[in-house]
Amino acid sequence: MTVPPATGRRERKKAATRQKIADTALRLFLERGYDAVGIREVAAEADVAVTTLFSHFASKEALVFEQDEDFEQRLTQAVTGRAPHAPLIPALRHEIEALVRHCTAAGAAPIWRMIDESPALRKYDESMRLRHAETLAAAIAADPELSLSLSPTASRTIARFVIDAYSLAREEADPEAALDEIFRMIEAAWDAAGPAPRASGTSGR
Amino acid sequence: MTVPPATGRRERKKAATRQKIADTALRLFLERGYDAVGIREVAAEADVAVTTLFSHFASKEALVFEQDEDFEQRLTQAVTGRAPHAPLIPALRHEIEALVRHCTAAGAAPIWRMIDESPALRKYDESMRLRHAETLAAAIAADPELSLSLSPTASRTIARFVIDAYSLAREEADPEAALDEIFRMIEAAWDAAGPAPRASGTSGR
DNA sequence: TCCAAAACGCTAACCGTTAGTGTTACGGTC
DNA sequence: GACCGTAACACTAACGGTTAGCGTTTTGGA
Repeated sequence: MTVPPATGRRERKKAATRQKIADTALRLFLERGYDAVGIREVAAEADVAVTTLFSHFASKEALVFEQDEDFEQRLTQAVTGRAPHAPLIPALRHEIEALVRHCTAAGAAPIWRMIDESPALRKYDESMRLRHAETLAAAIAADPELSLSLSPTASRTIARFVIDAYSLAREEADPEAALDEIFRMIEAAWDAAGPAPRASGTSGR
Repeated sequence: MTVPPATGRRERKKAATRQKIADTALRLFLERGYDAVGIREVAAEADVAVTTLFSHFASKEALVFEQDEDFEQRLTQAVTGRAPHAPLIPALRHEIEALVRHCTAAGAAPIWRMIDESPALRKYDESMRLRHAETLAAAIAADPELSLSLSPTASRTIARFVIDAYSLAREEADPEAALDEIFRMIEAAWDAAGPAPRASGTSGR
């Protein structure tokens, strides 16, 4: 329709500018520290105006979390794209495992150290996770197989727990073992939410 | 020692100044909106210098969450101050219930509406919760009764889940029913963490 | 009585971010 | 191939939160 796939000189130029800004920013941040590098400096080094930078990225922090939309999409697809009658939690666990491995890979270490050291980046990461949890909750609640036996509250709760698993495992010394432990707890919580949501009749859903 | 309890003209004056700043700020924020009121204006209205304001509060957002240290203390005390052999989860649930009631009380509604409408305040609230979760995790891990059967990872996980319960319930239409549902899931997660933490020997403790 | 610390104040700036206003380059259409 | 609407980009100037630097006053304790 009005969306030619992605070709066209304009789109390519725009993407190139965006990428150049992100690359420059990450390089400068890693070289000299996130707080020590100002926006004006990033823009100058990338050879764009400050306003151009902000037309590509909503904030300084967003320069670091360049590809967080992938994260969100992969999570929702782990829910909506799984095989019919496939259980939810193992599917989510599989996806979280991949994401944690991606974050704890050798090359990503300096980036996450930088994030941990900057309060602004930590806050950004946290509110990003909350957004992901809400998106995931919506995907779970929209699943026709699940919504029969799962209240909206339970959907939101499971989504939070799963995002917590990601965040907790990322910080543990042995992420694999941590995921094993945490997902055992999530499975139990899931079992408690599914079979008996209307056992003690406080309110219908 | 060098800490006279809390008497002394100086302490009283300091506390009074702090309170006057917080009260003035909250009044102005509620009257005209958080974003529409600047720090310079709050300081002028409270009759202090801007630098004085920032010597009492670390940020503009902190003006709104004036008493979050209470929150933290009450949570840790729910862990450390419970009767011997009293189960953890019900004690935490009792405390969370009280906190949720406090937040959803009639008088608090405008404040929370203001928070929901301001991205900066939401971010602050989120990172505050994460701090509370870490404090709570430390309190749980430090409990001699619990640490025997609970791994550090499980402590952190339970702490997160409990803070999630607070955050989720606060936003639900029926907070009491939501807490009921969420804590049923947390109890199940707890049972899964306690009895069999070293069942699959990935790492001994 | 006097001292050191702490609270308070002022000025001036830094930094992220945004309006306002143009200017250019491109894609689709005739 | 000429044309037009639009989106990317640029520049200036400002706003609001925050802090450094430095000086003044108050106060609790020696």
